[in-house]
Amino acid sequence: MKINIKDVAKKAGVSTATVSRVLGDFPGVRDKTRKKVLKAVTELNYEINAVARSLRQKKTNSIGIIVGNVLSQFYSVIAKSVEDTANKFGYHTILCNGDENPEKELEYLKVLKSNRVDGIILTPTGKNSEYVQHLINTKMKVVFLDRLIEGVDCDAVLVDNTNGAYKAVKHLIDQGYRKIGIMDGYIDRTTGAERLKGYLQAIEEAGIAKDDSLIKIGNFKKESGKRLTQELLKQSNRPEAIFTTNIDMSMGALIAIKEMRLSIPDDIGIVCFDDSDWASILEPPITVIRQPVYQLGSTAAELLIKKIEDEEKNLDHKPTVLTLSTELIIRNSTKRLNID
Amino acid sequence: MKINIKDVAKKAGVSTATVSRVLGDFPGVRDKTRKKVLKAVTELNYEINAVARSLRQKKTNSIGIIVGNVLSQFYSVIAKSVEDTANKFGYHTILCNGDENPEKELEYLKVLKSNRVDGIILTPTGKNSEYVQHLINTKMKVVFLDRLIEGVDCDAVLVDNTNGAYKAVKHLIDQGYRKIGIMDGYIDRTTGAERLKGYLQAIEEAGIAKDDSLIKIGNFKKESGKRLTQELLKQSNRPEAIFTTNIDMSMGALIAIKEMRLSIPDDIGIVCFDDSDWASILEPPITVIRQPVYQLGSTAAELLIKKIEDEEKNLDHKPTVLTLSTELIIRNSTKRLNID
DNA sequence: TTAACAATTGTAAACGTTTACATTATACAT
DNA sequence: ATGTATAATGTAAACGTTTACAATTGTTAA
Repeated sequence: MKINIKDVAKKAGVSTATVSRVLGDFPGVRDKTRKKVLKAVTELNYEINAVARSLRQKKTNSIGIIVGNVLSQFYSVIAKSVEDTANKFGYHTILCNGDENPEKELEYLKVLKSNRVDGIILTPTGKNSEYVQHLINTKMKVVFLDRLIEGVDCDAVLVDNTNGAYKAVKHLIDQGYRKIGIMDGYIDRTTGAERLKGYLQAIEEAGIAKDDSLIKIGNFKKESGKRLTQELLKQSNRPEAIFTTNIDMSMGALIAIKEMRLSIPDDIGIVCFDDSDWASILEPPITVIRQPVYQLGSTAAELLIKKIEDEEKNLDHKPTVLTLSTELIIRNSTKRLNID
Repeated sequence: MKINIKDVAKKAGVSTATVSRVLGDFPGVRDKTRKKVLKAVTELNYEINAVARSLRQKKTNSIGIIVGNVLSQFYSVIAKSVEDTANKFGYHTILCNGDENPEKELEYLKVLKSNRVDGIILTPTGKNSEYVQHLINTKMKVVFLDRLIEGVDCDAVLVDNTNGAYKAVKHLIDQGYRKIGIMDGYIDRTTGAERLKGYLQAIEEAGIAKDDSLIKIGNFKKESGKRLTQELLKQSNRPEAIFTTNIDMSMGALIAIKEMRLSIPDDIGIVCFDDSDWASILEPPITVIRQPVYQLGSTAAELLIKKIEDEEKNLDHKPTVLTLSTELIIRNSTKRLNID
């Protein structure tokens, strides 16, 4: 037998409206009445039904987040930072694993809409632009994280991928490497495209000819990183160094290198997009481009919540795109001993 | 202007009941009628309001999961496996980061209850036993994952920690290590307590005296792993090997060892509870106890959903406790070269 | 054709809140 | 004591579905 607000009202000898006012912390309730109500609440062990409240208020105090791949450390940190931030503002989060799969993404977008979340943080695959546009048109609050959908005008929090990739490859060149391979993820995601762009910029600037056999395209996951590294290192024109474009592919690359018993940085130099704990305890420690991952998530969440609450106050909110910058952390995986 | 079921009913020329029947895939709707309704649905771009549905049905098709620490790779995998499994059965998940903090845990339990999730998967801190008992008494479906609360009779999916720890320490002993340290997490969590128990069993069996200065207790997080390792390795009776009891503390330990420029396994042997990608590419690769992490999550989710659906069918369900076993993966971090 | 039954559809209440509006109680000035 | 303004509380509708039950339509057999 579930207790509801009527039971509380009866026990406290007041109306449901008054109970609701006490529960919602509204002003204009006499202190004596408030106490009576709270007494009844504790005596009955009453717990408000958030579903009913959401229906009536047309507000769920929840936000959805669809990440690219929940197994990736990058997205764990995103999940944590979004959740921390949401909680701070009184929201809870529904985490969905898009798995870099456009169909799963679409499915989740529909579920989140149907569940009337107050807003969505999305790491878009880029493939569902019409539905995302429909969401935005129907006033769903959306913030893109890490990636964009071209042609959809929407708030976003991004990282300066082109510059990050440029810095990584430039560093390799400065260390004397010339034949530099890149292992990229989907190049139809903005992240993949921009990181490739930075790579091309750096080699062009150094007067190095683009060599397509050194450019490998995968799917941002560990297995493809491993497989492509094997390809790259077994082919006749093996690169002297590689640039891997996300943390999971980096792990795959390192596994492949280890299995082939090649030594870093002499046989092969490596610089990775994304820092992690293990990068610094490997032998040698790995040079990386560090992204402000936590900040990426917390900024997106803040932006989304601001957007939601602006709307509630009838303020208008124009789409904001924020781009955070990256940092090159030089370690020994790019230090050519024979050159020093 | 939001479209609701009445708009669809009007457009299709039927009653809301009929629309509801079509949407819910109930039998007993003439095919012609069904088509009319579906036509109206697509024409109006109608999307059902899951909040209203949940209120009426007293069922949200969602489950909550409270994990110990979402930043830990262990729990990322748990989150993914629970989500995969829940989706397979038509549920979505609300992920909450308990952060090994009993107050956050309590807060989340209340939020989940208030939001009327159909069930909860909980990695308990052990501190909120009365509230958890209250949940169970009020028919909330709960499954414990990885850890237990003593005295609370509830379904659970666990790992054989004692045996895992025993195998790890036994292996060290077999390799000739005698002075063996342990870096444990909270020993008031069952995981911490049982792993300590396995350690003690192994050394006792080998006739090694228990030495309290070799037993360090932390909080299962990386920082404490690092700090305690430093303590352990700087004290006068430095151990010859250490057993770390979870993945985050292991990372902390490895960072400390690296910073102190000690060499594994000669200066110090190490075996870790939990496997990971980086464990096998470190130099030397790390010997670990591997837990069936994905299976832990998927089993818990299946159990929870079974419990939920048994109740719906008025079957009774008696609490089940499943214990999965671990595997010792021997690598070189425990291979004493000077002994071979 | 009609009775009897089954299949289909409709009506209206219910789920548990919040909130616009109405009502009543209180405080204060006269 | 009375009127007026204000504070406190109550009433009932609304949020958008599902579902028990009633009503209607269709089908079959006599």
